[in-house]
Amino acid sequence: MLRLSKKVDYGLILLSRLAQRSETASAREMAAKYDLPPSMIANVLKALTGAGILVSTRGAQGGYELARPAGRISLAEIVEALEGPFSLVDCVGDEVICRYTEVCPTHDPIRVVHQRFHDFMAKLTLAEIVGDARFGTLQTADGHEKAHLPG
Amino acid sequence: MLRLSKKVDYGLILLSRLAQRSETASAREMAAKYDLPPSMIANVLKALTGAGILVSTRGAQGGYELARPAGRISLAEIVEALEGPFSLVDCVGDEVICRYTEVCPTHDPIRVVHQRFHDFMAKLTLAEIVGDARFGTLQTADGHEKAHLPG
DNA sequence: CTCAATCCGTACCGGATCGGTCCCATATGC
DNA sequence: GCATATGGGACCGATCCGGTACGGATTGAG
Ligand code: FES
Ligand code: FES
Repeated sequence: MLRLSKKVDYGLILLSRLAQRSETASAREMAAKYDLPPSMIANVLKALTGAGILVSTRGAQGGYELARPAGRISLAEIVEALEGPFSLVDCVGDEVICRYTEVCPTHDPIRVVHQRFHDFMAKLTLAEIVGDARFGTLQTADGHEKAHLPG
Repeated sequence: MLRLSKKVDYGLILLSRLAQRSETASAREMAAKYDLPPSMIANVLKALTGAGILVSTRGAQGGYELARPAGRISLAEIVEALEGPFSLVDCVGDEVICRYTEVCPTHDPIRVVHQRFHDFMAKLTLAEIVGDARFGTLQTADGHEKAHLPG
């Protein structure tokens, strides 16, 4: 299904939190605050750290914080960190030889769609995700934006 | 995983075919031509017909054809016809009351992301998908487009 | 009128993936 | 030393996906 996994869902919650306050926060702490499965949260944070999106401090008083400003963290990165390499369909990779490239009418079309999805996610930054909502900017179905203005 | 199901994958192949030639084609015929699982192809075509994207002709010499010009068929429609209603995460619906709306920092942000995905798919038409590839228009990672020009 | 081709609806199944849990090792501050 | 943290896995049940199958309805051809 065309759907974000729970890991990414939780990841966005955690990253939003870390983007808004610049203090470090521990896994236990955040899991409690948002009432989310502690073990999962721990795993998600580990993965984000491994991918270089977060940096961690071990030991007592340790925790996590963003490795970079939220403006330089893309949705594509987050998704790939938590779900593995992104590919809309099987035959999208570095010059994958498809079964019947000659006869398949979507060898190119499907790569175009894949590329567009990827670009879309690569351009959408954590800062935008958090900021748009904070400022009440919601895109409508026809692409028209309504800004409620920041407070 | 953020991935198109096989049904949509096959659907795009079939729709591309139907968009390029305006003759009707039967399920059996297409399954054979592209060497795809006949039963699945049949089911996919049924679903697309039920959603009003294709029209069918029964009986001998019957088959399927597009219900509308390819320019008026969006990727969003195709996906929703074959995978059911599109929602990136659970808490995206018509005013779903989330568990802890007050405390969750992504109630709005995640809806923004969802909305953007949906708009993106709603604006991408079958005609564009087929046409872009035919004309060699491939979007690069930074959004710059190279057109090889139609032949 | 009969028959084959074709669509229609729906049920079924094995395997992959997901959501979630758990454990033990390591590092650090008090 | 010990409580608090992260690090790196393995593990399991529920769900979803990819694929198959079957009986029924409709239509054109001979
Ligand atoms: S099989 Fe790869 S594009 Fe069709
Ligand atoms: S629970 Fe619905 S947005 Fe967080």
